[in-house]
Amino acid sequence: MVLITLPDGSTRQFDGPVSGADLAADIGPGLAKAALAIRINGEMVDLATVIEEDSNVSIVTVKDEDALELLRHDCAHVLAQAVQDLFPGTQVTIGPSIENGFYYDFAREKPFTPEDLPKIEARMAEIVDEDLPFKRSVMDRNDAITFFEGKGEAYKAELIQDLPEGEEISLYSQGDWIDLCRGPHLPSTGKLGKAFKLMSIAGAYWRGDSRNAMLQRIYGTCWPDPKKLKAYLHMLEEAEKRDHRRLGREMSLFHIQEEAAGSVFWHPKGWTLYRAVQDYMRKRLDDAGYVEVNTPQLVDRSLWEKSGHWEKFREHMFITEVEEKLLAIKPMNCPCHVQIFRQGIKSYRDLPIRMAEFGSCHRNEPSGALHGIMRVRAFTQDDAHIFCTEDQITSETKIFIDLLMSVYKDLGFDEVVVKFSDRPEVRAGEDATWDKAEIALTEATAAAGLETILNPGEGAFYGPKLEFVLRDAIGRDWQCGTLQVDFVLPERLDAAYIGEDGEKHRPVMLHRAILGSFERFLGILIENHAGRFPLWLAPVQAVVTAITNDHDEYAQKVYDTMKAAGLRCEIDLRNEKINYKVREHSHAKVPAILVVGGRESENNTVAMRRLGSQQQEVVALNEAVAKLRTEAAGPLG
RNA sequence: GCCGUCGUAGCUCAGGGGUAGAGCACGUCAUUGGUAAUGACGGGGUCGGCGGUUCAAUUCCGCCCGACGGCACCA
Repeated sequence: MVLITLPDGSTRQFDGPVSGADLAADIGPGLAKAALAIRINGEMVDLATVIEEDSNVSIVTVKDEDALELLRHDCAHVLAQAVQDLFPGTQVTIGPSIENGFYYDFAREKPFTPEDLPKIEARMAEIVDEDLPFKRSVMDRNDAITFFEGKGEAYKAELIQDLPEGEEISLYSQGDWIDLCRGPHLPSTGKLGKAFKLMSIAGAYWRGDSRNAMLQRIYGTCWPDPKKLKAYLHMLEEAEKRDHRRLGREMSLFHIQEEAAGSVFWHPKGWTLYRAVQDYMRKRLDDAGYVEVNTPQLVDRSLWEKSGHWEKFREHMFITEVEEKLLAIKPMNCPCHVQIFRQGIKSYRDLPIRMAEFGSCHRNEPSGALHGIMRVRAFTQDDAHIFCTEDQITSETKIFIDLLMSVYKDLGFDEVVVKFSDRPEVRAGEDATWDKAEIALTEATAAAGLETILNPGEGAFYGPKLEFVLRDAIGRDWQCGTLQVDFVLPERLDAAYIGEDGEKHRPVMLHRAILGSFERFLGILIENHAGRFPLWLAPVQAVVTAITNDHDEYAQKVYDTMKAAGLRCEIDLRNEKINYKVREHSHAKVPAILVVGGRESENNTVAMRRLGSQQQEVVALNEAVAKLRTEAAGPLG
């Protein structure tokens, strides 16, 4: 007797062991058809799995979130079969489901070409039409190794080799194609449907290690139905439209050119945006008790040796020679900030010192890592170092987190995830010190009411860190802020303060950034707003234009009034139709268009049209200016 | 750095062994039009760079640079 409890609490009794498929059929023919897998006591297994004991069982259908993962994993298998059918001699390796799809890594002498993808897709569709059942079988570990080696599948054999001795190896077959796989799978390839698409080809190192061979990866996307596939492809198109590189060009914010790969040429409009963010940050830091400094770009090797950068970071540093001395362009600001701290004698009464710099840094990033303005070689951090006592770590962290959250909110980001990285295996400092630092950070995040995700062993060698990840308007995650506790650098660079006891003590340094780098953050900001910035950030806040040239004089008066009120305004007196001008300035994403004609000039009004609206509002000039001015003041009022 | 793709006008792209083409943008002229494209005409290119093959290369081949999609990296 087997007693099965369903999710709604109802039970069904069977005379003996029963398969998932039989159970579904017993419940109803509709469900039998829709069933893709079952979950026994929470664990997802094949529909064909025989339930031997009394269990809680649920039937997984396409409506189930987890079904998507099955679907995508199956799609990867079908891809692998199609590839091996079409390209004999290609070895299979791994093919997991990932967000929005799946990939499969193949070992093959000759890389795939984009033209191969449609052919592979066509073969995949045939395999789906064949409706081949996925069949699970098990094999002894050694037999499995021999089996895959015999097939010339060296990578699979290596994977099995690494599984523990005595482990049962499961294999799945579809038709005469067979693969090592933990499962579970759908009942048959026909259940997969055809809402999939191969997206791209890429190189990927075997086991993610750059010392290993490079495999050929094929990425695909897969959905329960064609409608969802279409929606996903549409979302990709929309994301492309807000790509900061595209908007940067279209809106003339910045450009990058060959001769300065990895560095940004900021155009007037982009620089205006940059300054708006920088001015805002400067004000926030000032209010939060920071002092602002500025430190050298070129610093002698000896300082980098003392700080440890010469040893640990040299390959990322740009080094130059001047009069037989080696100088490095600073990749970080911290050693320089310690130099300022070291000037004069510091008392415990001076702490904490919150030293900020919009620090321009250069790092020699690998060419393949460069990406628009998001990953560059020359960038400016909103960097600061808080020199404090160990006792102040918790309170300073709490204050910092509150500041950071408030800044993100002002800039349009409400969702923030915090990662906590604790001690790595290779580290400097005593365990007792690490205990103290980790506890201090934990307490601070708790006091700030934050939940954190633990990133075990991912801390810096000198101390634990918090990483702040924000989610943008279309659900993408970006790591921006950070806070790192550092006991090592003050020691290496001999920073000290005089304590209450009259003795010298080491301060702790908190390395912290909110935006991370301006370049990267502005890239995120552009994409988050899709270029349609709130008025306080918009490079051009308003354009004044006239219906005909007869009203140019009044338009000029409106423009002058706007300028005098401190608004970033442009005037468009071109001899063009109003439709044309409205269209053009709307495309340029200007938040406010002020149109004036005979009626407006007579009444001292403007017809104001806000971006995104199809209508305009006629208001008194002084009223319009006052309104825009308030809005342009931004979150700081 | 590694694998792949790409590089033609300001932008988006077509073309192809015999010194290049479209749309938009730009300029000139006409037009003065009430809220998302007025019309006509015109200017504009060392076809990413350097070599090679060829009577002839933007086109074919090689190397280099850069961008893009990934991988690795993000200290």
